[in-house]
Amino acid sequence: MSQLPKQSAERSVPTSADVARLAGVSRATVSYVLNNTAAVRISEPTRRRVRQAAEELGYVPHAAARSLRAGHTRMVLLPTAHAPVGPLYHRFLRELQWALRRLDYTVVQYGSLGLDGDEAARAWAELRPVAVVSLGEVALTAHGVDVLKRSGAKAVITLGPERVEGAHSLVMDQREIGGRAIAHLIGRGYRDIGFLLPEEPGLGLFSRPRLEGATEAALRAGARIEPLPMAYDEESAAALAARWRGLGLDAVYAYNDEHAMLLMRALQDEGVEVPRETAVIGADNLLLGKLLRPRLSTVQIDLVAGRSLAELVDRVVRDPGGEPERHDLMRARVVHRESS
Amino acid sequence: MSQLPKQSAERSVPTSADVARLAGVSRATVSYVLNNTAAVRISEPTRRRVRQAAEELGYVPHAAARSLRAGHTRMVLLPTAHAPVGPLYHRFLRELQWALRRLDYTVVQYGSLGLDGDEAARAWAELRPVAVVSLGEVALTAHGVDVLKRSGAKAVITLGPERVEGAHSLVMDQREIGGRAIAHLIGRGYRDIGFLLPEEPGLGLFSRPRLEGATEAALRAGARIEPLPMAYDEESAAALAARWRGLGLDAVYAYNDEHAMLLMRALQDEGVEVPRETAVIGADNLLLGKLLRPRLSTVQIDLVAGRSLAELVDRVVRDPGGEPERHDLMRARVVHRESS
DNA sequence: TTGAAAGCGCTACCAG
DNA sequence: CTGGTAGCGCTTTCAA
Repeated sequence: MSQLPKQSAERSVPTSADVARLAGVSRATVSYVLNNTAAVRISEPTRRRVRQAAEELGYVPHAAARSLRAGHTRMVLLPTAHAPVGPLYHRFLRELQWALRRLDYTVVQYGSLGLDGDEAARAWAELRPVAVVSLGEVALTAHGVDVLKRSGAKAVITLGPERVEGAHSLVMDQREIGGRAIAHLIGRGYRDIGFLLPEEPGLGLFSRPRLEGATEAALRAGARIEPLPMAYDEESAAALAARWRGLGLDAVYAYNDEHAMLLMRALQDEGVEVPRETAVIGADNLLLGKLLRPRLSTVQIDLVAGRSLAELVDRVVRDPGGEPERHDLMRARVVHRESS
Repeated sequence: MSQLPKQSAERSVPTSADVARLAGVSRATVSYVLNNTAAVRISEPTRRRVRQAAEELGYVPHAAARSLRAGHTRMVLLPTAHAPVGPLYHRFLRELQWALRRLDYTVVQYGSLGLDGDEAARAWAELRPVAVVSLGEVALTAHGVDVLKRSGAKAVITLGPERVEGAHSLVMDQREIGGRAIAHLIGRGYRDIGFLLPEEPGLGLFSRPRLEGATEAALRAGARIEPLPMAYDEESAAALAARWRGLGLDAVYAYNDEHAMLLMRALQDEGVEVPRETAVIGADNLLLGKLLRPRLSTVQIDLVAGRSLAELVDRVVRDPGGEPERHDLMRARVVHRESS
């Protein structure tokens, strides 16, 4: 007030006090009007003046101030994936966000690239989210969960291959995927089975449990599982294909459809016939599998609907004491086509 | 204090005052110690006591309170994509986040699914981000930009096909992609060229400018461009392929490699030979293009490094008055293989 | 029907 | 070297 603004751009952001001043009312009244507070009656002319003033100033409430006052937020924090994720996962995430928004939560994805589990948990806790839904990208520890809970998070939900102590863990058992694929191959008479293990580090969380499941299934049937590390590029695939015949395998589970496509092409270029010499099965049931020749057998993965997870989040937020619920998060079944 | 806590879980979240009490110092001292404030000297024993107390209570600072006090945040808000995005985009986003974090920003992705441009801008403004980097998923208007700026955002940067008034727009000219593809086909002697237009709504922002660019290139050379709407599924592709010969086309640009693969398969199933009867070119230079037979020609798109965009964000935040800089955000070049 | 004022958690100024 | 304290923007009692 005492001196003229240096810049037009320097004008400070309007607060509810500014709105009150312009409308000629108190800040309390502004709050009542803009929040449609039911417990109090404000005359229509006053309401109009307030809204008008807010509009004129371009007033936008300050979320931090509001939640500071309220003592809690409606923020649900979703740690962002590091690894490239497929369309399945993408759709699930979109559904989840949409459903949470409908339940009046503010959904925020927080990239925690380069932070370890406990650092990440601390960073998240600073934002005081009311819920955290961790989809397995960050290895949340019992300690991390505790930090979040102590910072006021009502719900800490993890989806992943393993339980996390203290969290409301929904175990997404990736072992089933590997198990189904191998059982299918065994059922069709294959006995020496390769397991394509992607070398990308971010995928370990998914591929290792699948390998476990595969190994168990093979063990039960007396079949052999051979882990085959391979990077997602042509050279690596070609190198693997070149030594293929020496491996003595009659089938391979290729982690997912994209890896399967890569390997299948390399095998074909090497003159290995699919499925006569070697059967191939992928996972994820991507469209591309149907376009390949031979058409690619695959493991179809059905994720829980984002909507029902959103409802679970809401339930846990409202009653944090409730018993952890068991959920079937994932269902896997084989789609048999021509490659196996 | 007056009554015993109802639940062990009900214990409230520790504040810096709690830490101060436990350490036997003032809140100011706690703040100095935990923030390593250089301007003030605190004795080593005191520091230790404070840190010890903070540790013991599991104290985590309250970001909202801090930024309220500070009058600004270090939050960079990235609106989340609605449409399924390719690996290119994913990598770019990851790089950008990583680089911003290194510059000490808190990066947050905010899904604005189902909000229009102005609603979204308001929702973002409530969080008082210091910068917003909109990658074209939400149609930000001049008004939306104004709302953000008035709420204190120093940098509003849009990457997209079109300039946005008031924002620091980096025009990512998707027309070049369509243009290059068509120029390539024309250079190889094709004159009647289809333009595969994906029907997914989220892709319109990308496909329309590409069509424009394609049309311009065709016009210059006296070639014909035929827009061909197609959904990303087998039925739609088969339907298009079934009427292919009636269209009188000798080449087609298929939006991206995945659509190209889908269409190429449908054409082959219909007995249309590629490239003899119809040449095909995609875009994005995905690995799968190299695996197809014939190998797929494509438009390789080089996005600006996430790192340099992060540096731009930082520069604009520090000097919001600076002149908008021109940037080459994207470079496109044709990779010729066998399908064209 | 409206206004005054307290206080959420934090930091930075100014005293001691 | 440390503590008291004002105040960021907001909501919500309580009083007028």
